[in-house]
Amino acid sequence: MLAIDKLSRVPIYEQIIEGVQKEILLGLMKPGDQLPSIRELAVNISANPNTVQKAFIELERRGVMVTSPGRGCYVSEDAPEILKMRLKAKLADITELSAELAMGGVKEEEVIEAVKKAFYH
Amino acid sequence: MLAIDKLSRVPIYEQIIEGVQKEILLGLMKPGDQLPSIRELAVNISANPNTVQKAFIELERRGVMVTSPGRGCYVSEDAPEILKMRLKAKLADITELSAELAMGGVKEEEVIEAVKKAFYH
Amino acid sequence: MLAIDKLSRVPIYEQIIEGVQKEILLGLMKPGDQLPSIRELAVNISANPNTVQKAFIELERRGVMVTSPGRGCYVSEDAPEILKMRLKAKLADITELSAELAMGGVKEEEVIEAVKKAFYH
Amino acid sequence: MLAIDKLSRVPIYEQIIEGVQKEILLGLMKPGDQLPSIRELAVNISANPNTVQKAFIELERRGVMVTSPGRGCYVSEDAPEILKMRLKAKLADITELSAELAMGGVKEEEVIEAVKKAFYH
DNA sequence: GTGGTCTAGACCACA
DNA sequence: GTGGTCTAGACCACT
Repeated sequence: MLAIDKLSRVPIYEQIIEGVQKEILLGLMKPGDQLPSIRELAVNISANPNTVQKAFIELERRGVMVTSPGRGCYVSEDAPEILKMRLKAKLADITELSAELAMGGVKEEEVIEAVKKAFYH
Repeated sequence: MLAIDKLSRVPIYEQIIEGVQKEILLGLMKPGDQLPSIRELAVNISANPNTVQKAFIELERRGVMVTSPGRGCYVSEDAPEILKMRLKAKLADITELSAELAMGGVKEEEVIEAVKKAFYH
Repeated sequence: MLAIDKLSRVPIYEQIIEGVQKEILLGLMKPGDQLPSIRELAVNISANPNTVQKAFIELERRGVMVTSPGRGCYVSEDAPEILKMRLKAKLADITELSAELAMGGVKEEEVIEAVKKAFYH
Repeated sequence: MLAIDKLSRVPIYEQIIEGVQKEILLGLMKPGDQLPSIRELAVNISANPNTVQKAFIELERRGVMVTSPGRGCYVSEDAPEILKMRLKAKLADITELSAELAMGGVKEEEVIEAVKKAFYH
C-alpha cells in the first residue's frame, strides 16, 4: 500500500510514481503482476482517478508498466532492469551535488562519510 | 554577471539566489561589497524587477545580504559563514540520495566513485 | 491458431478479426471451412466468449463468414473476394501517409523505396 | 489557427499535437516562437485547458516545445529536426502497410501508384 | 469491471 | 498574465 503525503510539496502523482517504482525495486511487485486498478488505487489513497492515471501514464512511458485498456495495468518484463538503469543515472546527481559541496569547501571525507551513513544504516 | 536560463524549469528567482550565493562562496564577492540594484540587475538579465526583488528578499532573509534603504544592498559580514553552514546541511541530501541508490542495489563503491569524480576533477 | 497479444493496445476482438482474415487471405482457410466455435476459440486464446462473439459478429457483418444457428460458423463463399476489395481500399491509407511524408519534405524515392522493401523481402 | 474536429474519433489532444507539428513542419512556426497560451488556445478551439495541456505535455516530451512555467511555451530549437526524424520513422509504417497489401495479392505497381498520387497532387 | 478522454472549475507558484 | 496540479463527475470502448 502506497504512502502518500498530501501535504508534501511533491505532487501526488510523483509520489505514486516513486512508490510504485520502489515496490518493484524491492521485489514486492514482479514483472507480470497486475497493479491495482486506477479507480481502486484512487480510492485507497483518497486521490482522484485522474491523478492516479497521470502517474500511470508516466510509468508506462518509462517502460515500467504496460496498460491494456479494459484489462488493467501490469508490471512490464523489463521493469527491474529499467529501474536499475534509472538509478545508476542518479550517480550523476551525486557527482553534481558533490561538486557543489566541493566548491564550497566541504572536505571529501565529509561527503564520503555522508554516503557511508546510508550504507551502514 | 549572473547566468540565467529562462527556459529552465528552475524559477528565475531561485537562479538569482543560487547565482549570488555562488559568487560569494567563490570569493568573487566579499562581505561589504555592494550588489547591483534591483532595477539594474533586472535589466541585465532582462527579468522583471519583481522577480529580482523576490530573490533579494530571500537572500536577506537568509542573512546573506543586508539592505540599507536608499543606499543599496550589500553582502553581509556573515555571508560566507552562513553559506558554508547551508552547504553542510546538504550533506543530508547526499545521504538521502545514497540511501535510495543503496535500496536499488547500487554498490557503495560506485557511489563513492561518483563522489570522488567531483573532487579529482 | 490465432496469435493474440493481450498486452497490445489493439483490442482483442480486432486482433481476432485480423487473424481470421489473414488466414483466409493466405489460403489457410477456404470458403466453406468451419471456424472453431466461439467457446472453443475463447478457451484457446483464453479470452472472454463475449469478446470472441464481438469479433464474429463483425466478420459476419463484413460478409466474410456466415453463421448457421446450431451448426456453427463457416467461411463465406465470397470471403476471398471481399477481403481483396477491403485491401485495395487500404491503398488510400498509403496515399494519405505518403502525402503526410511529402508535406514534411520526404523524397518520393524514399517512400517508394519503403514500398519496395515490402515486396522484395 | 488549428482545425479541430470534435466529432472525429481522433482524440482532440492528438489533433492538437498533429496540428502544431504540422505548422512547424510547414515553417509557419519557427524555433523560439511563442505558442498561444494554454488557456487562449483552449478558448480558440473551444476545448478544455486540461485537454490542451495534455497535448502540450506530449509535445514537450517529444522535444518539439519547451515550456517555462509562468512565461509560456516556445517552439524548441531542435523542433524541425526532431519532426523530420519522426517523419522518416513513418517510412516503416509504409513498409508495414505495403507488406500487408503484398500478402493479399496487391501488385507492387498499384501501391507505388498510390504513393505517386500523393506527390503529383 | 477496466482504462481513455473530456469538461468544469478550483488553487497554487512564478513572472 | 503564465503553466502545474488537483478534484468531481461525465461518457465512451473494451473485457
